[in-house]
Amino acid sequence: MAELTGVQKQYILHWGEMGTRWGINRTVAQIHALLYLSPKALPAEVIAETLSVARSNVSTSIRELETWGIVRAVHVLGDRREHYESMKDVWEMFRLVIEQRKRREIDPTREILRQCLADLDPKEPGADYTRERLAAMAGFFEAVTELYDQMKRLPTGTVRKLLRMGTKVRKKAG
Amino acid sequence: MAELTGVQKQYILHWGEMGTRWGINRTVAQIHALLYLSPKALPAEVIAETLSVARSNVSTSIRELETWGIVRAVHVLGDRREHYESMKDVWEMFRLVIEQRKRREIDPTREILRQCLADLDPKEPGADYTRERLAAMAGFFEAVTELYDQMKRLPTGTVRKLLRMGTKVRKKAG
DNA sequence: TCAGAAGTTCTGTTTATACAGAACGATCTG
DNA sequence: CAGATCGTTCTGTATAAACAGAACTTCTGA
Repeated sequence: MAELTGVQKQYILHWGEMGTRWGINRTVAQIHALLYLSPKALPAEVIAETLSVARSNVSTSIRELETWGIVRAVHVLGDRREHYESMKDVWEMFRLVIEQRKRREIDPTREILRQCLADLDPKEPGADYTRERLAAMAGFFEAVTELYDQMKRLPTGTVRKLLRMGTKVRKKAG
Repeated sequence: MAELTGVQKQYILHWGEMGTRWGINRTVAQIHALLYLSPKALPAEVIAETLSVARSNVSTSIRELETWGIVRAVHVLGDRREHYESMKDVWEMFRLVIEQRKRREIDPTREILRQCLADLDPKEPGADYTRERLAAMAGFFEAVTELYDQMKRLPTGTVRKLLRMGTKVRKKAG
């Protein structure tokens, strides 16, 4: 994995761009892409060289990926350096990311909406309209949370299976 | 809607922050929040004053919201100015945003993955492993697309209803 | 046709973030 | 224990995005 093939480069660059569009640092996303494609764990130095970024940058980026829980350090016999590897189960990876983004963004938003509804002063002009709008938005976020919880209940792989079933049925019917 | 109440301010500020976390410009998100809460359409000038941003900023932000399809200009009798109003149906709003983000980000990613798989040179060392990983990722994106398509087929409101049913059943069983 | 109001586009500045490189600290080896 | 290696943290710089204000265009009514 010292030198990248054209295909690997393309994937890594695209992944980096996608990251930026979803509020994830480009280098973080690129490192993840590199580790995801790598058959073996890589030390920080190799990552830095391969992607042409500073070691310090790799250090902080790796830490972020570790907090997401999708990259971890492993040790190689006879090597002092930490080697980093990415989780390979794509579904589990996204599950982890979604779970945490829900916790960091959806949950606080629900909280704010509840707070706003509680703080609404009925004597304020237009309070009824504001309440109506806030309640609609709150309802949406509650529903999303509900959907998320129900998905979470399903055993691993069930979503995939349901999806495949749906596809077959549609193909048969179509 | 000239002066904001505390609750309105809180909602608008939070919405702006959430926007930035998902790759949406803060001002754009704030303007949307303001229009969403507003019982009547507002001219650019009022928006600028209420949020303390430049008119030019409002102009470009409104344009972006219009391309998302969640804000539109309306005309008020006896007033030359354009007045802007937000869509109020929360589900439909998110549907529009998701549809477009899928088109702008998911679809191109699927395309890149297909391209990468096609470009893979089997003679390259480690090509098998790379193929395996790319295929797994591609499979995930295909499944997401599939899920999206099936959701799209359902008539409006069905997701909501299914969700409510699920909730009832769970509450009964719990 | 001219004043001014509304809206857009352009330009320069500001700001936040990403990043490199240096400095530091810790750990291992000979 | 000295030197080297590895990783983290700190500091200043670079960069890209957001933004304000000016300049410009278009429209309208007197």
